[in-house]
Amino acid sequence: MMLKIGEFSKLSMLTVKTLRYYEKEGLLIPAAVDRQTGYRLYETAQLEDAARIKALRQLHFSVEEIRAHLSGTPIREALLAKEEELKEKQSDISVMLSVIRFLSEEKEMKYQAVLKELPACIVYSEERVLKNYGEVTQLVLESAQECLRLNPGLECTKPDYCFCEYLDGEHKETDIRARYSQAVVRAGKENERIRFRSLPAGKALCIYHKGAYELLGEAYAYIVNYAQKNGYEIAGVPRECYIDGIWNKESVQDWLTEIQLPVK
Amino acid sequence: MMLKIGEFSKLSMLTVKTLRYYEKEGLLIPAAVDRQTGYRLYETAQLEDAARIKALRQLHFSVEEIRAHLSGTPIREALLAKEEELKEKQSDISVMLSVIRFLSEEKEMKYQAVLKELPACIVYSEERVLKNYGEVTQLVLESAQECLRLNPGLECTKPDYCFCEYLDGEHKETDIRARYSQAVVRAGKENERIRFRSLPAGKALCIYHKGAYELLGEAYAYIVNYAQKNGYEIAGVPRECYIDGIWNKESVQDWLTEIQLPVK
DNA sequence: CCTTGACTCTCCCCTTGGGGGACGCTTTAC
DNA sequence: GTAAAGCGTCCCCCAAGGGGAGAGTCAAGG
Repeated sequence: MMLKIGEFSKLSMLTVKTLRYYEKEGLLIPAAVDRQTGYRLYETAQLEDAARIKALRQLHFSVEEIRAHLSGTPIREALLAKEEELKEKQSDISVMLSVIRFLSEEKEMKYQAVLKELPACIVYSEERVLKNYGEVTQLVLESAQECLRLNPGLECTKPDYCFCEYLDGEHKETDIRARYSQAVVRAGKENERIRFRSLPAGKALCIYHKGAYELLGEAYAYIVNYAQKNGYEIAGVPRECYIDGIWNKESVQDWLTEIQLPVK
Repeated sequence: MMLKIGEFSKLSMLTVKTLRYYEKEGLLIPAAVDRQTGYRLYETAQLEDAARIKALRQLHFSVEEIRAHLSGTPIREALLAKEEELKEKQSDISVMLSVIRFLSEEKEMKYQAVLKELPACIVYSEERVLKNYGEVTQLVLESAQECLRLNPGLECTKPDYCFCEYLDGEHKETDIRARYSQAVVRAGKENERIRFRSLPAGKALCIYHKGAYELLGEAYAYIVNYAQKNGYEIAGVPRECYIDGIWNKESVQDWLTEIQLPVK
């Protein structure tokens, strides 16, 4: 009692296309092929094999994994690995759902938070206590001067990557501990002001802020809130990265700054 | 200050390939193209667009959905739809994880439970109270005889689909209410024994049982346990479908029966 | 005997979101 | 001057089949 592919398809609930594909992939070879017509002929006993394959596919095992299993590889470890994989997928989806619900509650969607993988880099840094935020400009300029004086010909990365961090745990309007950093291609000489650091690669939640620096507070508040509400673990102080500013854009509206909040 | 694709790639954390692909798909068109060299030139302001796209991609929006959003389609409904989609995915994964843990606890993996979509069909049925399970054979044979006597030339489906259901809520060894059904291409005349029914399409958990009918109880126990442990809602009594049996296989070991448990 | 419709065969192109690589032209650095 | 990146286009590749073309096969009806 041999079954033609259409009949076997109905019994196994696999499409004809799928059965032909599984034959090509070596998962389920028809018991016989009619010499004359080339018709595939299946036995009812093969329904069991079809069910096994279908069961594994329903658990999102790939054709290759199933082939390995059918060739005798035990399935225990495959099950464990698949469990890990699915758990990871599930937690990814949890984050996405959380983000979607977070976004749904917003009115204007001013910011687009993005998870970026920051590459490792080498920076020089200068740390200073500022009287007010206006002094950041001085810090930036004087750090660059001092570093170049100390290391003539030192090259910055291209494109530029430079940022400020505010090292106080809280927001302050005066006596602000700030650190300016700029990425360079290799380390150089240090002194009591300039230090070189190797920043490790890592993930960061990033948003862009467009416009004057006075409004940056909003962006900071947003990204920290975003991280907390969506289950990210904050792994450092935010970096305030200067992209467009007074040095290349006339209009304050065109200034562009990125806030990068390191997370795990 | 225009950026070449490589620089823009580093700032946006999108690969060069991806940027070229997004241009082709109309998501992110470079602000300018050098007439001489064909080099793409991006503006820093486009980093915002890149971030928006990247954010949506991280929420698993497709390129087409993002394109719709960028062309002005509001994103609210898209967010809601995506939330539903992700919730569904998550519950699918929950079931898979449950099944994997269920399987991991087993020793021999004798059965492969598969979720099948059963198509709608028309059957004739006869119901009867049996003294014992051995009388099933009589029920099958006599129902077929009676139905054909009543409806000469009535066609059964190809391939055959026939099954028994045991209608008592509990397991019994005597006075068993059983119903035999066989799929036909269209309904016919009825009498006090033979009734025609239209079975709706629906999902069912299915396993194959190989061998003598005495051991079918094990398969029943397995499939019901499987359904309960993995969160399926049972939607009817199991169907015992006869595929191979005494009518076409000599050896009892080759008899093949499928148990189909309707679920939602 | 012919036809018609339902199956089946093989072969080829299509899907998503890019990745890899070949080959040729520019730009940049030493 | 030259070598190494960087950039351009063009083509093929992935997973798991789906869709369809063109041709052969089978069973039933007229």
